[in-house]
This record gives sequence, structure tokens and C-alpha cells, in this order.
Amino acid sequence: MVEYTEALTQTFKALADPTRRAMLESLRTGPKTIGALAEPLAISFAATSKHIGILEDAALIRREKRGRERVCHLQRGQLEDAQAWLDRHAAFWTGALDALETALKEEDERDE
Amino acid sequence: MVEYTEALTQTFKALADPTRRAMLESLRTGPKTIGALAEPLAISFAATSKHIGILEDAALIRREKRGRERVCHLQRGQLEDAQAWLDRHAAFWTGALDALETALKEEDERDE
DNA sequence: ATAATGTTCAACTTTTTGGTTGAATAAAAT
DNA sequence: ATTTTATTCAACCAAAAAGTTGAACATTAT
Repeated sequence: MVEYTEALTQTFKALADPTRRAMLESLRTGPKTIGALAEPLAISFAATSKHIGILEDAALIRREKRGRERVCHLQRGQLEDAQAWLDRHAAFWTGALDALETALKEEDERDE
Repeated sequence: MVEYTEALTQTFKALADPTRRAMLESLRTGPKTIGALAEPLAISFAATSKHIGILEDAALIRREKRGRERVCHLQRGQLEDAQAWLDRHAAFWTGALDALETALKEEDERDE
């Protein structure tokens, strides 16, 4: 592998797991403790803690100590970079490609 | 893991590897053979073929037989679903959150 | 002080991932 | 017909991912 812990790779990897996406979804309704996150997912606290660690490393959440609990909050992370990457690629079939086709058609017409 | 080969998971997984993203980038300039894709990445043809297989399964590329070569073309895949997911989440900090704050503030004012 | 609660740590297991090598296959060139 | 070229297949390997269990730790409640 190439891998030099590129941020984009970290972000996409964090999002490439349905359990973690479910956690992010759940946090959209407000901050939650590890326990609260674990419960609907039917996995252990330890597994939940690990997933949260991965999301934390990707800066997609922040873990805050509150007494004996840990409260997780959403964070922006590099979501915008991931968005930008996808947008750029999606553009291949939408605007950008249309523009390219137009340009080629015009060139064609000039040549004839 | 939860995993029932969810499309979104497949898409994000396909994008979560720098080598595969490099391949997609490379294909933006036009269709290429496995060999042409492998060369700048300094990995074997077999490894390249495997990566292409993953991108193909995610419908992000199409592999076409042309004589003894295989030509790879970009495809849309479920890029739009991935985009939609990211957009929805990014909205948490931008428009949507602002709108929510405004709504709550208005409610607050009505209550007082 | 003791017990209960919430979370993490450590060790371990299984599966997946990303890569390799060498043989097999198919088409093109000699 | 033989050789070269392009790719895939199969078997294998090492490292990473996703999970488990049980002990450890800190905080809160009794």
C-alpha cells in the first residue's frame, strides 16, 4: 500500500463502516455517551469505544469527560475534503463532461 | 460487523484506498488498460487487477475487453449516494444547523 | 468504606485487505 | 507454429480491522 496516513483515506475509512455511520447518524440528534451509543447497536462497550476512537482520530467526533461518563459530540473533521473529492469526481458525468462535449463538438465543427 | 454488502459501505470502502483513488484520478483523463494503470503505481498487474475488481464491484469503473487488453472506463456507480450522505452530514454545521438555531431562537422568543 | 456504574485496557480470535509470486490463458506479432 | 505480450488465477503471506472477554480504573451512590 501507499499509505502515509493521508487524511482523506482516514476520513473515507471512518465512513466505510455501517456501525460508525450509524453512530454519526445517532449523534446528529445530540451528544451521547458511549453506553447510549452502544445500546441500539448491540455491540459491547469496548467495541463501541474502539469505533469512537477511530471517529475521534478522523476528527469526526470529540469525546468529552463528564464524571464517569464520556460524552461524544459531532465534529466537522475533514468532511469537507471528502465532499470536495466526491464533488470533483461526480462532476465528471455532470457539468464538466457536458462542458467537454460541447467543447469537442465546437472543435469538430471548426475542423469541417 | 453489521455488513450486508450495503452499497454505501461498498462505495466508501472503494474510495478509502489511496491507490484506488489514484486509479480513478488517472481514468479521468481517459480510458486506460490495466498495464497503463499499474505502471505509475509501481504495483504488480495482479494487484492492479484486484483493485480494479473492487472498483468494478462498486460500479465505479467498467472493464472492457479489447483484444488481449482490458480497457477501464469510469462509471458513476453510487457516487451520488455517497455525495448525498456527506452533504447531509456536512449540513449539520452549515445551513441546517444555522436554520435550526434560528428556529430555536424564534421559539425561545415566542415563549418569553 | 463499600458497592455499583461507565468506560477503557489488554490479550486474543477471526476475517478482510493489500500485496506477492508463478503458472495459466488468450490474443498478437514473428 | 512459436514466441511475446497483456491479463487473470490460485495459493500464499503479513498486517489491519472488528469483534470478544475479563480485569482494571475512576466516579458516583449507599
